[in-house]
Amino acid sequence: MFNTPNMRSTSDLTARARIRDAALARFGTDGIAGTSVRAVAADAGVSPALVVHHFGSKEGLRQACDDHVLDAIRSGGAAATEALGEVLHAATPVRRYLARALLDDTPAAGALFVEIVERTESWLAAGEEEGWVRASADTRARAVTYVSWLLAPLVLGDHVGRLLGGDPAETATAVRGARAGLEMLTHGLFTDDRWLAAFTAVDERTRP
Amino acid sequence: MFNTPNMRSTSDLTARARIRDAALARFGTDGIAGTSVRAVAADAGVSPALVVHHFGSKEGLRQACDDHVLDAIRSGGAAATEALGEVLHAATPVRRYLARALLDDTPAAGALFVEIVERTESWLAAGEEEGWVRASADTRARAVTYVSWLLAPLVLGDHVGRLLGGDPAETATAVRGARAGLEMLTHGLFTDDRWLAAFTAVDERTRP
DNA sequence: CGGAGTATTGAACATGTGTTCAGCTGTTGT
DNA sequence: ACAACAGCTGAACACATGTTCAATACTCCG
Repeated sequence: MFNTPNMRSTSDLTARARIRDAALARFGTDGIAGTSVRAVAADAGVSPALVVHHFGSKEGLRQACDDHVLDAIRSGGAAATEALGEVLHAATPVRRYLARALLDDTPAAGALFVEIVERTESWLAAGEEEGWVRASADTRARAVTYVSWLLAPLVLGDHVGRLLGGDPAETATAVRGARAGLEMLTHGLFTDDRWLAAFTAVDERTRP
Repeated sequence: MFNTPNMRSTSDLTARARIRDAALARFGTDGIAGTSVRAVAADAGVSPALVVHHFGSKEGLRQACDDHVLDAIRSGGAAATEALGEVLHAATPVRRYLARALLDDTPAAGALFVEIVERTESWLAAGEEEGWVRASADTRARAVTYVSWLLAPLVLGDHVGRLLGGDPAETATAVRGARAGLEMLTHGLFTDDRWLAAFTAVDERTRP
C-alpha cells in the first residue's frame, strides 16, 4: 500500500477502515450490545487490542460508525431529489446499521432523523407551492409520518423481505414494496373518507 | 395471596409474573442483548437465581415474553376492525418490546408479523369488494407495506415523539401522526402521478 | 545506519455475565 | 405432627467481556 506518512482520514483499505466496516456489519446484524469487540476484531482479521488502539473504546468505535454512516448518506447531499433517496440507495450494511442505530437512539441517528425530516418538510412545502402536493393541516406531522413510512421497510426489512419473497436488500423485492407504497401515496388507499371521518369524530369527542 | 395449590398459568401478580413484566420492560428499553438477568431480577425485587428457576434460562425468559406479547395482542382477536388496532392499543411496554422483537427477528415476532399481514390483506380485500378500498395490482405487497407503515411510528417512536413534541406513548402525540397518515391514505399525498409514472418508467427500463 | 514513531500483538486484569447448587423458608396434604 | 414440595435465596463457578500494558515488527526521515 502507498499511504502518505501522516495518513489523514482519506486513505481507506487500511486496517482501521477494515475494522470500521466489520463493526458496521456486525452492529447492524447483531445489534450494538450484542456485538463483542473480539468478534469485530476477528472479522477484520486483527487483534482485539488493535481496535481499541484505533478507536479508544467500543463506544468510540460505535461513534466512528455513526460518523461514517452520516458521511455515506450525506455524500450526495446536494441532490435535488427527496433526501430519503440517499438513505435507501446506501449500501446494505450502512442501511442495516442505520436501522439499529435508530432503534438504539444513537445521537447521530437522532440528528440524521431530524435532518431528513426537515429536508423532507421543505421538499413537501415546495411541492405544495408548485401544486403537486396536497395541502395539509399539520405539515410537520405529515413530514414526520412520511419519513417514518419510508424508513419502515428498512427497519422491518427482514420481515418484509420474507413475505415478499427474496432478500429485502435485493432491488427486485424492494421495488415491489416501493411501488405499492407509491400507489397509495398518489391515488390514496381508501375511496372515501370514512376512516378519516371516524378518526376525527373520535378525536373530537375525547377532548373539548 | 390465595392461589390454588397447583397454580396454572392463570394466577397473576405472582413473582413469576412480576419477573416477566420487568423483563418485558427492560427488553423493550435496552434491547435483549443489552439486558442482564440481574437487572430484571433487581427490577422485580427477586434474586437472579429465581428468574432462572422459573424460566430455565434467559432465552426461556425471552420466549415467555414472546408468548405473553402474543397473548396480549391476540386477546381481542375476533374483533371486526383492522388487526393492527390491537397492536397499537396494547400497553406501552408490550409495544416497545414488540418493536425490539421485530428488529431482533424473534420467531414469535416474525409469526405475528405474517399473521397481521394476512389479516390485513383479507381486510383490504373485503374493503375492495365492498368498494371502499381502491384496487391494486399487487395486493400482497400493498398489505405488507401498509402494515410496515402502521408499525413504523411504533418502532421509531422515540424519534417521532421527539419531533412531534411529547412522549410518543402519549395519545396526544400519536394522534397527530395518525391523523397525518390517515390524510395521506384517503386523499393521497400527491396530486398527480408524476412520481408513480417516473418510478414505473425507471422500473421498466431496468428490466426487459 | 540509527532513531523515531506508528502499527500491531499476546498476555493479563478487573468486571459482568449466565448459570448451578446446596440450603432455607413456608404451605399443603395425609 | 410429619413428610413432601414449591418458592426462594446467597454464594459460588466458569466464562465472556472491555480494557490495559509491555513488547515486537515495520516504515519512514535525517
